[in-house]
Amino acid sequence: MPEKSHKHVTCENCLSRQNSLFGSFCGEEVDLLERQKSCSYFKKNQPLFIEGSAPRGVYCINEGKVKIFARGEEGKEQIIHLAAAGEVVGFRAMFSGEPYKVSATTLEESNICFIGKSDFLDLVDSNPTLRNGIMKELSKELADRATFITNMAQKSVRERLAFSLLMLQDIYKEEMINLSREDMANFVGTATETLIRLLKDFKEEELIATHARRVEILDREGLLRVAGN
Amino acid sequence: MPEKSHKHVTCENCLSRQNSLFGSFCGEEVDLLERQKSCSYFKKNQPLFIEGSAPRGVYCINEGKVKIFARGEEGKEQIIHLAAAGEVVGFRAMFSGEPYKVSATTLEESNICFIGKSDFLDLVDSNPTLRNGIMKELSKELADRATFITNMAQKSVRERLAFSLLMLQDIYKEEMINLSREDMANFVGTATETLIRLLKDFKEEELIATHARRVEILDREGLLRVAGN
DNA sequence: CGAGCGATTGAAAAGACTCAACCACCGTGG
DNA sequence: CCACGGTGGTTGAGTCTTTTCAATCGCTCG
Repeated sequence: MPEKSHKHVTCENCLSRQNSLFGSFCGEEVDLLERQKSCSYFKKNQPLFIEGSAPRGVYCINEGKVKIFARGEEGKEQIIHLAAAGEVVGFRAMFSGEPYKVSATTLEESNICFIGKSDFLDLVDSNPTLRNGIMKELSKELADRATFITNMAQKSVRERLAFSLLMLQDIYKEEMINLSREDMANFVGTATETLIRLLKDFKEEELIATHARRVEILDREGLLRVAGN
Repeated sequence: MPEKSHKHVTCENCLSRQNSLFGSFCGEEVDLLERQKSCSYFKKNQPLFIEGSAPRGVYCINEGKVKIFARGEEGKEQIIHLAAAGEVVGFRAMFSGEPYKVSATTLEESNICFIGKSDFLDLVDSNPTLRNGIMKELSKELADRATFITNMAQKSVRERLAFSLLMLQDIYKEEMINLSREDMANFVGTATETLIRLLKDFKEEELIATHARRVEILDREGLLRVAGN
């Protein structure tokens, strides 16, 4: 019983587009985008692209969520970023001229549109607003990753988990956080067992509640305090 | 007895420029750059810009080295990047429209040129090659940071140190690595004491040698093996 | 020559990880 | 309808890494 099924949304009516890189598009531009994109339904845990492959285009998330991750030596995933509706994924490697250094996989059923590399690059070339949006996005992400690195290096797992839960809540919006313990651990950067133990601690401290695998935030302030942020 | 003193190098003759973002510039473009830049001498440990301030322009390193770092909760530095001659520093925040999220400070005496914000942005607007170079640079850096995050999250301090020493050697080229133990620890992401103990281990394993604070790499292969990369 | 900072060492404690086992839920096939 | 198998979640115990704190050393700068 998939809640989401294959739908063909036009770019014009796409709510996700409003907040995306293409938010500034209007009239003719939207039509062009509409003609160039193809829309697909992705099952849960389906890869969009994988580390080492050459970029073929960009993915615009209409509905659903995607994890972006790298693999360490032992093959353990490290989730670098979680992308939700409205985000455009996979465009970074288009500019570096190198193969993907990360992989992207859906976390739930998703509707995702695809725009081919040359079409996308043409858009970027001809549209200064889009270009500036991309440069801004790249720069912001760079700053985010500086913070990410600092947190990894200096915070305890407990602090990182509190911080991560707050980030996750922002991504899941009204919904409850719904991630496998392993994915959550790979986001926080810890072992699954450690993550579970800390979730239990947080439950006991009434910072969160769990409903099966889903996690409900009870005390934002408290978590913020634990995160030391 | 400063080995480096204030010199005014013209962009045209600047060897560092060749490898920099401005490497593609020729004739008239170089002249324009020359007119817009101002060149200054920086003492050791002198800040170029600090976290929280608004970007005023970009810094092109002619001679010397610069650390880019963020500060964690307790004010502890985390070095995100080390920049050497030829690198242009501080342009990321120019596009994000936000204040700097990181600080930059010289690690040694340096000669560094400055280009004001509006001049730089004009250059970017009018020069597609520069623009593409920047987008490429931003994307590559983003990929590097994904690896950085993964290393932080999954590698032991010992592994990270081995890896870091190899990176440092690339930055210091022919010279020996010359960093305070604290800076080195802040790059690796560990406590100074731990760093010192591990350096001692590496010495005993004849992977490195030390000459006062300077570190000499004796066995690249060995370090690579320790780094597990 | 003394002050002070950076480098180094020691000892103890804390935080996290690993490994192993167990549980709980879910869909399948009989 | 229920037993079965499998995956993901949870718990316990022990170990190892890393940090912390305190103290010492050594050198450079005034």
